[in-house]
Amino acid sequence: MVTIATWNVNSLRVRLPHVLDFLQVHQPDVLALQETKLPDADFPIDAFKEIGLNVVFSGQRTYNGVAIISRAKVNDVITDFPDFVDPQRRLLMAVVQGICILNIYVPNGESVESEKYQYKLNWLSHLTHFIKKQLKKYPDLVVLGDFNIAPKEIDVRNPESWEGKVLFSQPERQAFQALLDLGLVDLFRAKNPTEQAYSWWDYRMNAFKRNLGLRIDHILCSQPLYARSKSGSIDKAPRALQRPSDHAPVIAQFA
DNA sequence: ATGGTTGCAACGCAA
Repeated sequence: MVTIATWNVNSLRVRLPHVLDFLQVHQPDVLALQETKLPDADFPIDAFKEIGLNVVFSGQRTYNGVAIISRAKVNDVITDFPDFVDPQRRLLMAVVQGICILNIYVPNGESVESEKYQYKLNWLSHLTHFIKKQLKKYPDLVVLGDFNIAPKEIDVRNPESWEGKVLFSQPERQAFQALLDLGLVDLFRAKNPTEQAYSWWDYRMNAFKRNLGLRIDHILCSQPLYARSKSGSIDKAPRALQRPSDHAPVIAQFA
């Protein structure tokens, strides 16, 4: 069994104890992190090395930052799109046990009127092009992370109030569909066709207690991996801890 | 009700 997970930790400095607990409980082969908010010089390599895990990361101060924690050795690391210069550290690709792991932190977009929204759509367009090329090289491929897109109405607690808003606007949902059109499968939805489950709840307004959430963190897998897939799930437990990340981990299991 | 909470880092910005 191969277990692959993703989690937006919203500061690895603050959430390191939660991450170590998660690794202990789930023993994933790969854990992709987003929003580490750490420059590479400050990454807590030893905390993972001590428990026998490998790490690669692409970080920056204060914002963004992605990392891959892995039981097996990590090869062929890429931190940038080949044709798009982006100072924001949002992409980290690596190959683990022959599986291409593409860890992404998609721009939030702020609001549909903002420049950041255009940056988000542009970023997604480059991502789609990049994945298309990687799929030819790596038949076993997962794209996972914080997509900042809820694909369907079922993925939003109050779809009426979110219609047209950032995270649920039609252009974003179309960009998500374009990823599926590459042949990728939204594993959580494929395994749980009617389950209303969320991966992010705003810190404000008691959103978690009221379950006012969105499913914006995803694990997409290529067809050969989908054929091996056993489950896709969201672990809500860490969101209920003291001083939690606002996101919950998403977990995939493969034979 | 156009709010509210968190993290970073410096009292604003991003989410």
